[in-house]
Amino acid sequence: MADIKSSANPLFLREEELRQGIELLFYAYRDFTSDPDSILADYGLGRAHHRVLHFVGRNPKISVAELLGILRITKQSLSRVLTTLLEMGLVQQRQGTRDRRQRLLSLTEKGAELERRLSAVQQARVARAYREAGAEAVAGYRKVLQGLIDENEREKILQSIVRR
Amino acid sequence: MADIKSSANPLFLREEELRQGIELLFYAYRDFTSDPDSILADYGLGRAHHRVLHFVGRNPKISVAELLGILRITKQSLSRVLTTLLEMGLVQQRQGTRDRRQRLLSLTEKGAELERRLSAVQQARVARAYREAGAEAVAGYRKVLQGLIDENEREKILQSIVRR
DNA sequence: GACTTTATGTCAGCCATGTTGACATATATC
DNA sequence: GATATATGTCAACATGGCTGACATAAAGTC
Repeated sequence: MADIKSSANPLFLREEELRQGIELLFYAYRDFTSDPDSILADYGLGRAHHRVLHFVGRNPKISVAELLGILRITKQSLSRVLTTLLEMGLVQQRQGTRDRRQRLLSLTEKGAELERRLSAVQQARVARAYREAGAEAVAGYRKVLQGLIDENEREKILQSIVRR
Repeated sequence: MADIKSSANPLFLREEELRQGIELLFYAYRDFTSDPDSILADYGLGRAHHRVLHFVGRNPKISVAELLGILRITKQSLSRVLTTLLEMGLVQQRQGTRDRRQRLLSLTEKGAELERRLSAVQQARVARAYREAGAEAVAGYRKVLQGLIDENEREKILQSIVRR
């Protein structure tokens, strides 16, 4: 076991490198999510609401099922936050035309406004990091993050991100 | 407002780029945290326990205050998960020598074993992403993640990651 | 040596957000 | 007409954040 950690062993360096990549992701995500929280608190909303606002904003007329697929939570969990957002007039739903069982979700103007406020602070942080790191680094950042996504879903997700 | 979204406006591209960077981070983190969850479930543990195992593993003899600083949670929240880990014999505490009020935390052999299991799956995912993306991309990934961390804490965190 | 600050713990209760299971309804599809 | 699908709802529970209040032991200060 001590052998594995010996600095003569290339595996040690490799493991350290991976650990660093993991911790960086933890810290970056921790701070990245902290910005919108204070804004959300003013509305009595949480991160779950933010995620819904974000993905509904990005995907107007998204169905409940699609949204569930993105968020990977149960419909009961989604229902709770969605009900709040509907009651607050931040999200609106319309019956699907092709399939009238579907409830297609979109942001209201008020919802879009809040979403923009939330995006703004998050984008500011990302913009700063991009600026400091440079275009080449940004390409690498994206490449690695893509590789971290589950392989079987990656294609679908990338399309949903880049399309539009 | 419509002007801002016109494709003639360079800000549009920029905003799209930022949005993509944000969504990639969301998806990557979502999947990145999913791996250890099934292992943890076997022990009746959750992500909060994982975070403690990770940072105690990385920082043997860490004090409670230091750990609180990393995790950014309250002592009451930490207390809950820490008590469980102590009772399960995964973490041990020893009185500080310089300051006997401190309880310095370390993993037990059993705790280290579990931590390795959890690390392993997470490292496997990161290793795959690194391999696919290449060394240059990895450097960019790290650079951008560093830039996402709160500026006032960045130096301290980077030292704690790279040191050792 | 008394006083204050610090590191830590504990009890109690609240809230947000995830889960499962069971059942209901409307619509689409074969 | 029977079955499958999209969605909703009720109820109960678990995890992991939070605040507030109070306790204790040790360290540091005058």
